[in-house]
Amino acid sequence: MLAGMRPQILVVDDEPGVRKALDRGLRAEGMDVTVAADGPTALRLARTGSFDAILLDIMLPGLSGYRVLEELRADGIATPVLLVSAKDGEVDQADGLDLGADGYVVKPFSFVVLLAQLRATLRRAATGTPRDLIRVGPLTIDREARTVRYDDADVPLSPREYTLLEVLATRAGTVRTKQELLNEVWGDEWAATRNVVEVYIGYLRRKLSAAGADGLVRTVRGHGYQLGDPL
Amino acid sequence: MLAGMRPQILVVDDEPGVRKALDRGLRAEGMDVTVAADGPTALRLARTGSFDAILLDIMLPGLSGYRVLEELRADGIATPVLLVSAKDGEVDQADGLDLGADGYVVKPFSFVVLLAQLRATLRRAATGTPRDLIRVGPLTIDREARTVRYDDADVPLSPREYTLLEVLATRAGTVRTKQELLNEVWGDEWAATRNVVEVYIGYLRRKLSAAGADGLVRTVRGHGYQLGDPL
DNA sequence: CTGCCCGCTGAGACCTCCCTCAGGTAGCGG
DNA sequence: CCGCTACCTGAGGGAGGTCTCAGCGGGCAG
Repeated sequence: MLAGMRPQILVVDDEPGVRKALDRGLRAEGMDVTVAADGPTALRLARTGSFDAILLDIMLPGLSGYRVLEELRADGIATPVLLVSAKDGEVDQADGLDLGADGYVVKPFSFVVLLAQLRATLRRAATGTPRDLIRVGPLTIDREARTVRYDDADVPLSPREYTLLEVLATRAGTVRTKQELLNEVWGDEWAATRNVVEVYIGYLRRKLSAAGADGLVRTVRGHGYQLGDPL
Repeated sequence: MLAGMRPQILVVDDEPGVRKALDRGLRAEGMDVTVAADGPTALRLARTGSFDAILLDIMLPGLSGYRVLEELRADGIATPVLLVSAKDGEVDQADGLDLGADGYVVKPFSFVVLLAQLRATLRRAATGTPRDLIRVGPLTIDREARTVRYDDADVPLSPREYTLLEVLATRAGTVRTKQELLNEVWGDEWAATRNVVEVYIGYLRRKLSAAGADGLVRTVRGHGYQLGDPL
């Protein structure tokens, strides 16, 4: 997409209501929209390669969004794709990100959320900036979306929990003292009890464990905490 | 800043503790740091133009951060500047954004928040992307930071309130129906009472009014709501 | 082995945010 | 001027997030 040009968006969804809403909304935002209602049509249109981004519903008649994405990537079409899934549970069939998706939106979505994701995707594609991801083993942290995945399962974290994990992850394998964590997560001029770090480490462990990640956060007695294996 | 090179950061603060913390933290993130403790020194260093970004405290001995910024811009130095202010009230002396600042951080800040802002600033500078701002008269909406300012005063909004305002602002001057607002802010498949829009319009008006902005959100009886003057 | 200290965790207070409901108010048509 | 309807708003409940505190338990030094 060149600066100043209207982005070309392909919207693929089998529900006419959703198509219409997206069509109107995106046009009002200055984008050009083409719609498709089923997988084969989407594939045919997408193969022309003339789109800046594709909004792709997963539940499609004929050919699932996953298959469409797979075929596209197999053909070498690198157009950014935002997967739209009806419910959370739908994603676990395959890892969309590994298939080459550039983002997820979960229905029912608010239009502005989708728009923000779409803008970010277009911006990244235009400037060639990669996603700002931190990987620690099977743990993936998306710094832009502030989300965490473990083995393709979402790990829902509160803002504080997320920040703590991100700080631990930025130097995975090294020991961080509680004082450091207090400074970096809770802010500098902070006089609170040090126990709050222990409490949030506990919260983090519980949620990571619920996602299948045990033993990720280690205690180094007398020193602090450490994410993942030592360097 | 070229890809792969270590960003050069100038840190200006009169408190040795803050300087040390930022120095260590930013180095650990792979950046090269130069520190300065007062305005004249900062100005001298910054004039060399060899920095990718400047973290500039406002309260400085000798020469305030505002003056440093002003002088720099007057000299044609376009290095991105992140202003660091001790308290909220400090900002109202002048409009940092109009002076050419690229962002604000309010003390006491958590390091990760500052780091995120700094990364975003470096990224924008590297790619030439401008800030994603919406202006409606004296109202400024920062889509990236999801913050709102009215006449240089922060307007603190909850996420819902912010989203509602953003949606109204994206097509300021046009009337948006409650159904549209429900769809775009609350999500598509939503069966809730329409009254929630009225309630949140009320919240918005109260907070905008507290910031000095009265009459910004108009009711168009029987049709919907409208931000700012008709087109 | 024993005692101390560090870390862990359950309970709970407090706050903000989100939404609902019911009653009040104001504009507008007749 | 009356009444209807749309809109506004105060009150309140529920949920989640943040932080404190106190008591428990386990590792480690002596």
